Amino acid sequence: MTYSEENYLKAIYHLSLSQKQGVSTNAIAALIESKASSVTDMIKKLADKELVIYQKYQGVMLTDKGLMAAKMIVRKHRLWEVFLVEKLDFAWDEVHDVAEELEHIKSEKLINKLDAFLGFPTEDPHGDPIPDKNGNIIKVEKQLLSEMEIGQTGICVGVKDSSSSFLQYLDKQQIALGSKIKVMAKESFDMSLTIEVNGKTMIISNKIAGNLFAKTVL
Amino acid sequence: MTYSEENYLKAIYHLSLSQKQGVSTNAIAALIESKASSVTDMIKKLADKELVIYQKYQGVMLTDKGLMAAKMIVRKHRLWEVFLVEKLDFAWDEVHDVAEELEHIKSEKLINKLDAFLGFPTEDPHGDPIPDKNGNIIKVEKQLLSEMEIGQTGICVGVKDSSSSFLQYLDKQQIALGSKIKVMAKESFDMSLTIEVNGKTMIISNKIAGNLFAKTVL
DNA sequence: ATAAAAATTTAGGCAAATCTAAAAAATTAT
DNA sequence: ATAATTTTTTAGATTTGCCTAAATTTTTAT
Repeated sequence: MTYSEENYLKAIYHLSLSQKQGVSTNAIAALIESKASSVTDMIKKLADKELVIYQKYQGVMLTDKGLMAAKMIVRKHRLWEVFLVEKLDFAWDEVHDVAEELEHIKSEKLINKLDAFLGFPTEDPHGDPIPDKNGNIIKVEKQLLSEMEIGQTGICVGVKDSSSSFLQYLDKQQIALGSKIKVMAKESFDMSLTIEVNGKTMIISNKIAGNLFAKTVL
Repeated sequence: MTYSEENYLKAIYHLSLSQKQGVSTNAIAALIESKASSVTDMIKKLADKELVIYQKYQGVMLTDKGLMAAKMIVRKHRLWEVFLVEKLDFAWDEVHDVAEELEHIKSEKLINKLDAFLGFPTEDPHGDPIPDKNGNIIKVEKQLLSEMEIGQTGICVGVKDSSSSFLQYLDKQQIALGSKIKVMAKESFDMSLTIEVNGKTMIISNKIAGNLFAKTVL
């Protein structure tokens, strides 16, 4: 499998998580930052290899084989992110691009030994799940902070947006995975939230709250 | 710099270590397992980028810029090998192919943090020197076992051939980096050596002795 | 010194992955 | 229902890295 094929599979995988239907050519092109015509070409190749099911004009879906391949790429990406943060002291906003390269290294032995070295982590530094060697994913019930009720308390367990600017904002506000957050009030005009974190009270916009995952605690 | 350009630079670097002259097209083709015509193409591209000096029919030499680039690739390769052996418990005969891929990951931060994580090693698992971040290499005086005098004792500090079959042979004979080896006798007919390692006496062929580096001790 | 052999380069082509522009199909809006 | 818009595909071109085969240069041997 080529570098490029792997990137397409991964893109289709990510897009198919938030959709029941086939994934559209344009959506793939947008995510991968290429052109629709390039996507059509590649999709045909993936279909020939039985990694996706493709019917002209109908979008594309992963086969079982394609799904497993995609999960293995995601597995590698996220394990390398854990390595970079836990072992090499990278900040959580610095790991994405490097992991984007590391995920293409082809060695099952390597990734399984890395997994063991890291202690078989189940989540990456952004709270996203790491598929195990068989492709199994532990699903954690979590909700967006923007969907929590006033008075509820949650533990921050992930981010939806893992862009550098968002992650650096969180660092600045001293919000990290594991932080306990209590929703104190919600402004109905702009849906901004008043929250309490680390004993401090602060106001966050609806956009921020819509990109933070929390696990509700009593 | 592309993956392929990096492989050419590395090949030219390795070949130029054992030669004062320019490196020949055919030598590169043989090492890289490609054709002379492909090498000519790539050499022209490297010359355009001022990584090598090239005159038709005269072979090729690295520029300062090319030399540094090559050393950085070798640095990455060897640091990753240390990582694989020291941290992930790979055997020394299993690391080459994986490191061949890892050496192309583009992140100075990554490699310098990896270097620190590993404790700034100066040699890889085969005894080859690891260039530091400035390209400096610590040269260790060492000689081939085949060149040692009868009665001399040495510490094994490296291998010339790092093929899997040779390394596995050494494992089987319990010869490793750090082993103390005393040359007891040399057979003039075939230049085979009688040596003493770990208290055991054994006979090794001239071919074996010609691929083992030792540092003489009193 | 010149012929034969070896090494190197050039010329022309191929496959992968991408692109632009045009054509075709599907969707939407009137 | 049909026209306008959007999406998708096709056609044809480009770039990179590689190849084979032929031409050229260099080296070796007589």
